[in-house]
Amino acid sequence: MASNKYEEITKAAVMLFERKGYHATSVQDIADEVGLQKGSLYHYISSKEDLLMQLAHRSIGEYNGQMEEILHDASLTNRERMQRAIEHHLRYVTKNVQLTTVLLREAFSLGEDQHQVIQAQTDKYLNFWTQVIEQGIAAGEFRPVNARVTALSILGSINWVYRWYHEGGKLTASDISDVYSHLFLEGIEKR
Amino acid sequence: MASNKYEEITKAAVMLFERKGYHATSVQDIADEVGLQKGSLYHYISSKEDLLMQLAHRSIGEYNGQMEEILHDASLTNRERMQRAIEHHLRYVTKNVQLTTVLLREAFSLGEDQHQVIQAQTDKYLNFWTQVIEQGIAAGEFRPVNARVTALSILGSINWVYRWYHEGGKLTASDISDVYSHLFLEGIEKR
Amino acid sequence: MASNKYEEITKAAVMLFERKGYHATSVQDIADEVGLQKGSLYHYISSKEDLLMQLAHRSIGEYNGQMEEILHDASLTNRERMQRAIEHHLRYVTKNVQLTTVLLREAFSLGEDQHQVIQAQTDKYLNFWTQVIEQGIAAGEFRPVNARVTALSILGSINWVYRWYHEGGKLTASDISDVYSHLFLEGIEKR
Amino acid sequence: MASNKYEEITKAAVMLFERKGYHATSVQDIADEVGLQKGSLYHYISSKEDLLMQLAHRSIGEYNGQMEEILHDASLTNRERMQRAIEHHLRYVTKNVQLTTVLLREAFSLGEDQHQVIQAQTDKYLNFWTQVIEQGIAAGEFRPVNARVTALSILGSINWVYRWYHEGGKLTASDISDVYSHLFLEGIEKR
DNA sequence: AATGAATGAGGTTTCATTCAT
DNA sequence: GATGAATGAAACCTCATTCAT
Repeated sequence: MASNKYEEITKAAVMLFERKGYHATSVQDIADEVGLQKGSLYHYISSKEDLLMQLAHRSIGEYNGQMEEILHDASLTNRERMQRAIEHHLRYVTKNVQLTTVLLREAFSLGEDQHQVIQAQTDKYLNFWTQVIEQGIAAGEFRPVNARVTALSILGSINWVYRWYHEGGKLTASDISDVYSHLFLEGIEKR
Repeated sequence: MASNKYEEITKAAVMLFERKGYHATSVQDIADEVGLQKGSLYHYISSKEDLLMQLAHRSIGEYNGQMEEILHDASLTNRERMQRAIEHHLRYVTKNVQLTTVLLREAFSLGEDQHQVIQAQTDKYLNFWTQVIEQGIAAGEFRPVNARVTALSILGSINWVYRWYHEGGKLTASDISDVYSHLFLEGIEKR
Repeated sequence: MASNKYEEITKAAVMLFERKGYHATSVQDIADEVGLQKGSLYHYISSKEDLLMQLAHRSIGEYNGQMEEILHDASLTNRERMQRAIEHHLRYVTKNVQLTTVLLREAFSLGEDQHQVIQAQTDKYLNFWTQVIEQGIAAGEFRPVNARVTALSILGSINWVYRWYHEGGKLTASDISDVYSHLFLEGIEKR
Repeated sequence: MASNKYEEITKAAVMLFERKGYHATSVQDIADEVGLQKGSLYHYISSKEDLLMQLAHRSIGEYNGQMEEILHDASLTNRERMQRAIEHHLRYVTKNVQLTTVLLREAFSLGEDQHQVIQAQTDKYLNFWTQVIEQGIAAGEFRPVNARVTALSILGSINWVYRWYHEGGKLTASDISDVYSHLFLEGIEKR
């Protein structure tokens, strides 16, 4: 069970990485935020990069978890799967803008090896979406599109939300969800 | 008129910023690439940040230029405008992946002030798209959607392309353009 | 009476100091080796430096002990004393390479004060050897050499063994002893 | 051609490494000694470890150079070779006590790879000595001893000198040379 | 235009040691 | 006796920028 302090550090890091960027955030900044000496941080983390890694890992892990559930629910049509996937993804982005920002904007700062680990998980996520679309085409629910490119297009669209969404703004997650669902379902459904 | 050397520096910077990221690229790296000493670079640039600024500025400027043309061509329907905007944007991204990457991924590293300048131009670009959609709705060509959110959704989608497109891959810019145009036009058009 | 744990720590330290060097060995390393937490070590030792001090002290003490016995054995000629001294020293080095290494290579890392304590004992040891040579000269057994320099030369030679001797190698302690005894006795004896 | 500043740094490093030891000498210490900022040092050296490496490398290189000359001089008997080798080595040690100290005491602090490079050169030097002894035995000049162990014994003896020799002391290099030559030549020559 | 020496601030990390529990 | 969190100083190194030549 993760200690309280570690959770604090994690939260501080997410906040700072999001606000200032990974590179512009110093270990000192994080230490200040949690009220510890710079050196003391290293009881909890093994390096600044590892801290980033853990955050990115956790985030993409949660995305994959959600998607797996949707994919394995046999009671759903693929249209419903797509709709839920859009909804869930959007809800996660809007509820965890900071963490998502860290994943999508900062993971690039990881070293080669670590970045590849994240990349692999990201690819897996993309595959889930591709699968839903392929199944939908096979089932005659969707138009016969290039599934991977379509998946990339939809995903890019909802990922991009982290760049403009602000908690407490006029638009609720639900508002956004409606627009996106409509747009993409109209866009791929057979008529 | 920019000197040859300056163009060389600019190209080297784009290449390096894209490959390694802005922070991970040192002024030394750029100097090495163009065969100059670190100190000599400063005859051409005023700072590393300014170099990034110029690149981002140029890029977003070109995006806006394209869009303005499309918007001011009175002979077009809004459907056609949308189609062309998608095509042009995609063509630019795929022809200038590196520069677009610098704009979309690295501009965040600019200082507050500079970042706002870029942000303003980016907002302007978004407004162009929003306008097209609004006009299309007014003209009865498009469904009555939230124009700004729809614009953001489409833009995010095609911006995202810089993250996965690789020159010389299987997919041509045109292939991608077809999928995206179809998807979004079907998505917003009135039936 | 030293506790078991203290002996364990002592052994671990000797091993690690020899293998990695005093500076490159962290208190953490020692703690890991004995299965204790870093903090717990301090119930047994007062500081890392003190640990080194104890080890060096013990080692040089044993060298001096041996030598004193030889010197005080009235039944021996000085030639025999020299022979035994060489044998004993070599046997100790080869039986305790690690500890000897710590004494000869790492004692320099002690602070001024501690280092002087060790130095004093080392000087005492040198004096023992010098004495044997001087007595041998006086007794007409040895050539009239500069006793101190000769002692330093012989001692340096056998001390150096810690730098190349490896337990279980082809050469036994006895082999080495033969070569050295022969060499040095031939070297100083009157003809 | 090495710059003046680099030579200054080199000298300062030798002096400090000898006096305080490699680990206890900080880059700051060296910078202070040559009147530069810490960061400025890195125009001349690539790392503290590399600085040590260069010093050790230069020193062992000079030892090998000397020995090669002696070995290749066809006009010498092996007895003469041995005598000169002892003389040269001792003269080098006494004229460059600090540098020799750095080589013999601190090279151990190099990382694995670098250490092995030095080790290889050191082994080469040992081989030179072994060769002289073997040739002397074959020529009937020396007793049939274990050449390698004898070489190690002589070398250890004269290397050890760095540990007690002090410039300007009572003993000149020549005094020491006489004692050592005598001792070892008597020790290995056939009678 | 070009050099390259110099700066000086800042960055991440390590580590021996202490101490409340 | 043992823990492990916390300290705080110090370590090595990087880097954008300046400037005299």
